[in-house]
Amino acid sequence: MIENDNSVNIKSAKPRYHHGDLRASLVAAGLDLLKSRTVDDLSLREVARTVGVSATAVYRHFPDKQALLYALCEEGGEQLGRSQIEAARQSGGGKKGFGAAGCVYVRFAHANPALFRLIMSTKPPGSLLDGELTAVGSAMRLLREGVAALLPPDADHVVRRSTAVHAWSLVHGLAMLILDGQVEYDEGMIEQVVAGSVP
Amino acid sequence: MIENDNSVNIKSAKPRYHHGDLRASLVAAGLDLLKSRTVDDLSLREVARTVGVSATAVYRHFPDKQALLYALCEEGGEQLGRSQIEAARQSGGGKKGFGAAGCVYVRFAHANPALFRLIMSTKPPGSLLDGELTAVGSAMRLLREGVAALLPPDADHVVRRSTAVHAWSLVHGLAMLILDGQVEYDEGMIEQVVAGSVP
DNA sequence: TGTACATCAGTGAACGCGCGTTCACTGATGTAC
DNA sequence: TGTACATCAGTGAACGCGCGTTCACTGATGTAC
Repeated sequence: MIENDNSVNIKSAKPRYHHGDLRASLVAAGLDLLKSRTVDDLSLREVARTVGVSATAVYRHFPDKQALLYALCEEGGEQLGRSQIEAARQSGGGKKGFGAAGCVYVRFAHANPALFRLIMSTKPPGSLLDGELTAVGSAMRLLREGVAALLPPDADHVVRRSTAVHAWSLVHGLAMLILDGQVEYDEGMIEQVVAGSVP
Repeated sequence: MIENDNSVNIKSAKPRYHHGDLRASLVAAGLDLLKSRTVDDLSLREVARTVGVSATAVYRHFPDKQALLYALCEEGGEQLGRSQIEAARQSGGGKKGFGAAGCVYVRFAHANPALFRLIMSTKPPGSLLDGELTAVGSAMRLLREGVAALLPPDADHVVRRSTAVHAWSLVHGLAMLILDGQVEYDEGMIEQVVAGSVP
């Protein structure tokens, strides 16, 4: 008599990412869904559905959909920043580390297209002056530090700034062209192009 | 007696872009709306509303919404291509012309954010092999010709290609960073950065 | 010139859809005495 | 140990919304004889 065996809860045939911390599960599911969806195609209801929870449960943890998107953006930005720092460290810093961080930037974009776009297009909810605290802000700090370390110490402010924008533009443009399918993903090409971003 | 004066049709208080060629009016209205809207926020109904026509009238000229978007993309791509060619010509071609076309690329993106994104992210309805016929395809041909003209004539295929990707990435990245508000729009900065894209 | 008919651009009502969000609720868990 | 109560995470029905698209239609314009 199968129906009498209630020592095991069978009804969870639908996938359940959720074990304990629903907020974390929602964020994880959101990041996962963004691998195969546009940000605009990601609905609050779908995230909830994926976790195996009612749509309204989300409102226990986020005031609205926008807040959930901010959380995804924040988590994604931290992942990107950590990967870059790690790559730069492993390559021994300097010019090689700077280039390695650039390659990681492009690879991250390729692996997380929608998340990458979300990170780049999201203005933080607080003041824009808190730039340092945002995902993009922390990646930018890394960039500025790298530029500062590679330029001669007497380089003036304008040169520093335009060097940083140059390097960022190059790597960002390659990433975006790959995401939009205008340039084929190719590790060799990435390394070659990114090498041109090192001051 | 105002209501008896029917020699003039008064009821067109709502704006009417539409005079004759509805298809052209729809495209014009769509391009205009894209200056203040995301592509995802542009609805077929709104375009029709703007022109002053019922939503269903659109289906006389386009099989569905996607076809309307393709038309916007095509028109936008042609505008971009023409501007670039014109700028290159006026600058006398060569290195200066190449740089001028790059600046136009960034300025166009800044002036038409959503349209620029649409152009770059749209895969043409036909075969991808028809690349030359697409909006991006024609901009790309200009780019390749420019690179070919500036490189030494014996440069091999790999160098040509990576030079082209390098130049495009740089300009495209700057454009996207400006659109996303990560880099401030600044003519001086544009010229300085774009200069770095000339082989 | 008049009449009958075909063509065709545009109309307005209606459809089903999935969405974000609200609401009153339930049932499990912790706490005070 | 038992009882009364508060807290709180999650539920399911319901809302209004604007959307893309369909449908049968109208009324103006052109064409054949």
